[in-house]
Order: sequence, then C-alpha cells, then structure tokens
Amino acid sequence: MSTTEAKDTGERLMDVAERLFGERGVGHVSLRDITGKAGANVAAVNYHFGSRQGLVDAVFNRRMEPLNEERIRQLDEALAEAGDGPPTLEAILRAFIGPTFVLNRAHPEYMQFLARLHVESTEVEQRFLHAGRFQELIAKMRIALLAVFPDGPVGELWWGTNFLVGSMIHTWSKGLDMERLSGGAARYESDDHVIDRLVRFGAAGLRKLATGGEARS
Amino acid sequence: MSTTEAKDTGERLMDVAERLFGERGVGHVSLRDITGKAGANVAAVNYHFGSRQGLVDAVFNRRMEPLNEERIRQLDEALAEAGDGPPTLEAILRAFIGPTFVLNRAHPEYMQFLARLHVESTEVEQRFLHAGRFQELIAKMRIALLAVFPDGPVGELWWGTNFLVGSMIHTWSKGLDMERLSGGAARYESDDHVIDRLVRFGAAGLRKLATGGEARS
DNA sequence: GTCTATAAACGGATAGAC
DNA sequence: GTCTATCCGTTTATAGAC
Repeated sequence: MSTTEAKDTGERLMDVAERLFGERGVGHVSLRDITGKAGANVAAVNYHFGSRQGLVDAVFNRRMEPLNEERIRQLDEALAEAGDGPPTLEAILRAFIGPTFVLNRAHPEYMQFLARLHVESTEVEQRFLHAGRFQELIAKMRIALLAVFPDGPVGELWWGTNFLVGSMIHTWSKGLDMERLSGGAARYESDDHVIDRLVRFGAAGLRKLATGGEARS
Repeated sequence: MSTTEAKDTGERLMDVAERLFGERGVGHVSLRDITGKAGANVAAVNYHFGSRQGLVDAVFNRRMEPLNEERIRQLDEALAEAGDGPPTLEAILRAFIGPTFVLNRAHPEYMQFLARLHVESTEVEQRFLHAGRFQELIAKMRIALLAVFPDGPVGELWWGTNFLVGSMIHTWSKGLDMERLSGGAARYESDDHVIDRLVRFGAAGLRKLATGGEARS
C-alpha cells in the first residue's frame, strides 16, 4: 500500500469510477469512460468486478464500513464520557455528522457519489440501510437520542433526524460550491466550521421539535 | 381542461414521464418506456417536444412557475401583514416551504422528479436557478430574512437556508415513505403537520446560526 | 491479467406513408 | 397528428488470443 509501486488496475478503476460517479452521477458514466481514463481495457471491469453493478458496489463498500465504524466509535466515546448521565445532543450529532466531512476532505468525490447514489435509484436505499454497519449506527443513535430526550416523542425525533440527514446530504453535494452559489457570502472556511454549523442548526431544530413548541404563522 | 374529453397526447406524455422520472430517476427512463405506457408512439415525443431533453424541460416547466408564483405571493402577503415591522421568521419559511408540499399532495411525482433532477445532473442546477421566477423568489427571501435579522451575518443565513433546502428536498423524496422507514414511529399525518415540523425545525436552526451561539462538544 | 474483436441489445432520432 | 420501419451510435458483456 505505502510502497512506491503503482496501484493495481482494480484500485485505479475504483478511483476513476468514484470520481466520475461523483461528478456526473452514477447513471451517466459508461464503462468506456472509466476504463479509458484509468488506462485499462473495457474488459478489465468484468474481469475484476464481474459487472458494472459490481464496480458500483465495490466503490460504495470501500469506504462505507470504515466511515460507519468511526461514527460508532465517536458515539460510544460520547456515551462513555457522559458516564451515568446523558451525553450532550451536540456530541451525538457531531459523532454522526463529523466523520462524513472528515472523509469529505480526503475524498470529496466519494461523498458526492453517495449523495447522487442516494437519490438516483430507489433500490439503492436498501443497500444504504443494510450495508456497512448502518443498522448498528442507527440503533446506537436511537439509544443516545432517547437518553437526551427521555420523554421525547419518538416520531418527532425521527422527523428531526431525517431533516438533518437531508441537510447533511445536500451539503455533501453542494457545500464546496456554496461560496460560488452565494456570490461569496457563504464561505467554506473549513470542514470544522461546516460541521459546527450543521451541529448547531440540527441541535436547535431537534430541541424545538422534541419539546413541542408550536409554529407561529 | 375540465371537460370529459381525453387529454391529448402531449399531456399524456408529460404525465407518464413525470411519474416515471420521479419513480426511477430522469436518467433511468427511456422514451420507449414513456411512449409505451402513454399509449403513444416513439415518434410522438419528437413530434411534440423535439427531443428527449425537450420533454424533460416541458415536465419541469409545467409546474415550476405556478409554484414559485404562489411562494412569492405568500411571501408578499407575509411582508404586507407585518406592516412596517419585520415579518415573523416562521411566516417567511412557511411561504417558502408550504406551497411545495401543497403541490406534493396533488402531484407527488413532480416533487420526487424535482428532487432527483436536482442531484442527478450538474448542468440542471443552472436551469433551477434561472427558470420559473426563481431569482425573484430568492431576492424576496433575502429581503425578508434581512428584515428579521438586520444584523445577521449574511453568510450564516445562507448556510442555514441551504440546510433547510436540503431538509425540504430530502422530505420531498422520502417523506411519504417515512412511516415505513421508521417502523411506524414517524407518521405522515398531513401536509400541514410536515410543513409545521419543517418550519419549526428550520426557524430554530436559523435563529441559532444567526445569533451566533457556539457549538458545545 | 490484459488485450482485440465481436456479440447482442438498447438508446434517441428521423423519413415517409397514412 | 400518428403510425411503421429503419438508421446509426452506444452500451454491457463475453470469447478467445497472447
């Protein structure tokens, strides 16, 4: 891995595929695009991954499980630090959101790929939910949130968490462009700043939903 | 329109295309899929819309301008009701969010189509931003938000608004499935309830960002 | 493991009859 | 306006030489 040797073909194919999938959307990239830019042959995809879908799965899986492991680890840490009491809501959300933006710094193409994959095809939703220790992460999140809001209506926590997931995914795909889109007003200063903003935004929103304040028109 | 006559072919093509685009994603539907289910011929698309892209544009435009007109109307109403003072933040967000969910009740396929279109292709972002009176809506939103937060840092308002946009789009595409995804915990009781939740969630988050509270880890 | 060549299917678009 | 028939480029996948 850390030698000076060139990456093997399978690795190069995943690298290029990840980048193109993120840039154009999974459905808008052909195997010829990928193999061409990877300096490999069209047949290489089938040799290494069996099919086009096999390559998509490989690109997805390569980083998903390590990502969720880190999120689970940070969640456990927050729960442990809190001792017998509940952790802070901010610590929970930071464990859930933070690692995705750390990964975004190293591999922004992957997070864009995830954002596209999430919306592009319906069947993929199930892959999201059952691969890469996702169920474990969800279960731990549920426990942590119920510790913070013991009487919180579970349905409201679900809605709030999903609103936050939407904000997070949208930021994966548009965040790096926000400065241009806002005409310079919204700076992407650092991953930490974006994480801070999302955590504060989401925590305030969740508290509002969980404590049942009414909307004013 | 309200006669008992059958819709003409162009209308039927748009109806079917809207549904399939929403269900599968714009890139995963062929003209043969569309014309087959619409009971029309392959050549009909080219006759009525010039090309596949022409059909996509037509589906997009058919509902976008009326939607944004209603949002602008409600925003103007909120500003007028407030008189000399600022409108409430909740009224602003409700004008921005509400009409999309009213449209969602009548044509959920269209909002799913919008959510997919928004992520699927990069060039489409520009269409979003310049079609259907979108610039006018953005400008009015900006004025309204600055009335509420006269000293609010503009960058923070941008970030917060985009977080809310992410929540809204995610809810367009997943909201109706939320009950199943949450195992029954999160009910989609009515559009008004979802709008209320989004408005409260977003308003609390925006206030937090605008007033500069720090995140706690 | 990597290549060339090719199969087999599908895509959007159009010409021309009706 | 709507149909049939067809063109032609592109796609994934595979067979078989090296």
